[in-house]
Order: sequence, then structure tokens, then C-alpha cells
Amino acid sequence: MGISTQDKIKIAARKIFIEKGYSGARTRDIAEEAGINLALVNYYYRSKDTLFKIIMEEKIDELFGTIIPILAKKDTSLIEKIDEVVDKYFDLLLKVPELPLFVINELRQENINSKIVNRLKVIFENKDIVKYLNELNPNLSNYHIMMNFIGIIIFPFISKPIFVSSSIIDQNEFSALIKTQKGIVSQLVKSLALINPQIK
Amino acid sequence: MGISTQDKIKIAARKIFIEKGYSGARTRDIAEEAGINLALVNYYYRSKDTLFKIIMEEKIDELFGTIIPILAKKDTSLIEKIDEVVDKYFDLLLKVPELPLFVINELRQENINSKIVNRLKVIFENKDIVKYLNELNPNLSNYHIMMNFIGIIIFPFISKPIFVSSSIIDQNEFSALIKTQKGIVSQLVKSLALINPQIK
DNA sequence: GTTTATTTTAATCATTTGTTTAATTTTTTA
DNA sequence: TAAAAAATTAAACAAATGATTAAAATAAAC
Repeated sequence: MGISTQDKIKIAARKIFIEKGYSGARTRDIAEEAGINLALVNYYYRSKDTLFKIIMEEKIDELFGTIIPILAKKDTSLIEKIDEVVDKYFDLLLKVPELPLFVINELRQENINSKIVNRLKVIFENKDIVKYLNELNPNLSNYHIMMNFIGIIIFPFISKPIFVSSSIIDQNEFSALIKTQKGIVSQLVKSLALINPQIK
Repeated sequence: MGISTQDKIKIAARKIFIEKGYSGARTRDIAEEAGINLALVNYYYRSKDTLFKIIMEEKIDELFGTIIPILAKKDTSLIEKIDEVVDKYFDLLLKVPELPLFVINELRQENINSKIVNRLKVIFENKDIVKYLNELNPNLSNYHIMMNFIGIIIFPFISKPIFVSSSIIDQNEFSALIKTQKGIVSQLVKSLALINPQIK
């Protein structure tokens, strides 16, 4: 016996929602991708919206959950933490490069609920993480450090459509360029330590 | 006599498409926003798709067109060019912070045509720009310089929904934080010069 | 000022799309 | 193995949505 119908639907929903976003995804797409009858989507998940919120929670954890256990560790140096986070992110995002753009876009569309909001708060207001990251550059606010830290790491994957959809580079070239990008990111993140917000 | 019906529709379409994306926008939203009869959208623009492509072209130019004339200038130093680009981008994106996320997301959905693709190529394969940017760090490929250059500048605006939709910060705090961010960005871009892709 | 062309409107069409229903099949329980 | 419960299916519903039409109103041309 293989995968349950309920799981087939969830797996299909992940793919379709990530590919097309909430408003672009149709329940029929999901049913077809799952290879099951359309009515089963509602039978198991009640509505498109309910199913979406489940996937959205999952994806938020997948995207931001990565950093919590690493940054919150008590026995590693900040530099080690940074390198480990960069490593983990590149592993993850080479597999699912669409993840950051999907999550941020749906957050903007406010396709969220209080559970999702709380999940984000737990991550971005984690005291250990805030404390450790602050060591990187005490002159910068928590927000600026967090935002630039994440931004430097994930932007290569967010910007992918600019270069790939316009055929400036293709999938293979992207994968090759990302390898070099990892070293660049690692150095750029560390150069955050040298920033002085006072200087114009 | 004020704005023509055709222009009213275009102005409304800009707002609605940017807010909801192609698949989330309804022609009825646009008509209502424009204060005109629904049928006029098709009368003047034939289809939702045609209207969208017009807005999309416009927005690509708005987002990426900024950098061409500045970077291509022959009589300014690279540092001056960078500062001017950062300046112009922050002016633009404080007014329309949703612009980068909108454009990149629609590029990923492939809601584009060959005209839009060509526009992107003209910008990112402009020889002067490539030449000048390359001076910033000859060890990095054109792609890496361009991608990181743009990324560092626009990510603050792309990441806005992460922090605002989750109520970690509000609109006013965002605006305040962006002011400091401008100085950070200016320094970060210049630190691209110090990156050595050989180093692990 | 009459005719012609353009613009606007309300109504309607044809699909699409999320969801439900009622019947059927399969699985579980006792 | 008979009865009950759960899962699946095909069909259909109701609302949403992009688009069209035919008539009415307005503006332009002569």
C-alpha cells in the first residue's frame, strides 16, 4: 500500500500552489496532479483555502525554520553559525528555488492566518537569535541585521526569474552560477560586520 | 476635461495588477477602480491579457530602466554611479515598494511576451553597463555583479511583507528603518569590490 | 442641423471554478 | 458474512469572471 489519498492531495497541493500561487492554482489542477477525483480535495480538506493555509504554514517553517536551531545553538561561534546557515540555505534552495518568492508573495497577498503570523513572530523575535545576530554588528538594529542577513542569502533565488524567464541564462547556467554565489554570499554576510550606519 | 477613459483604465489597471497580480486581479476590480463601465475595459484594451502586458512592460522599464542612463554615463566615476543608482532606487521604491515583488513574480509566472523579454535583454546585456560594473570587481562574472548589485538594493523592499504582514513592524516603522537601510546598502554594494570568489 | 462615427451602458453569454450531492464501491467492524 | 462506516465517483450547482452584444447617448463631421 502506497501513499494515502490525503497525502497525495497534500503533495500535489505543494507543487501546484508553489508553481501558481493561491489565486493561480485551481482545485482541478491539484486533483489532476494527485491523480484523484476532484471531490476528494474538499472531502479531505474542506476548502481550497484550508488546504492552502496548511501548505503555507509548512512552507514558512521550511523557509525560516532552518535558521532557528542553528543560530540558537549555544556552543558555536557566530562565524560558524553563519557558515552553517548559508550551507543549509543553499542546500534547501537548490532543491526548491521557488520557495522564497512563493512565501513572500503570499504574505504580501495576506493569504495568512494568526497561526502563520505567530509562527513568523516566534522565529523573528527569538531572543537567542536576536542576541547572537546582534553581535555581528552592534551598531545595526535587529531588524536591519536580520533583513540583510536573510536578503543576501536568498536574493539569488528570488532574482532567478529575472534572468531565466528572459533567457539571459538557462537552468544549467543558473545552477553553475549559484555555486560561485555561495562563496560570495558567505563573504557578503560577514561584511555586514563592517557596516557603519552613521557614515553617509 | 480631465483624464480620458482609456487612461483611467490604465491607471486603475496599474494599481489593481500591482496589488493582486495577474491571476488575482479581476477586470471588474479594474473597472470599478477606474469608475467606468466594465465593457470599456475590453472596448479599449481588447482583453485582460493585452492590458496586463502593457502594464507589465511599463513596470519592467520603471524597475530596471532606472539604472541604464545612470550606469551608462561616460563622465562619472563608478562610486558616483553607484550612489546615484542607490539614490534613485530608494526614491522610486519608497513610492512603490511593491514594484520589485510584482515584477519578479509575474516574470516567474511567465506572464510575458517577446517584447518584454527583449526589454530585459537590452537592459542586462547593455555593453557599457556590463563594462562599468565589471570594474567594481573583475574577479566576478557579469551575472554575479549585476545580481548582487540589484539584490542588495531592492531586497529591503522585497522582504517588506515578511515583517509587515506578520506585524513585526508597521508601515511607519518600515519607512523609518528604510532611511538607515539606504546607508547600509550603499556600503554593502561597495563591499562587493572586496569579494574574492576563490576564497571558501 | 442632419448624418455619421464614437463612446457608453445594461444585459447577457459562455466558461471557469470552488463546492456539494447522491449514488456506488470499498473497507472495516462485529 | 452481514451490517456499518469510510472512501470514491460522476454529475451537477451556484457563483465568479472574461468577454460580447445591441441599444442608447454623446460627439464629430459635413
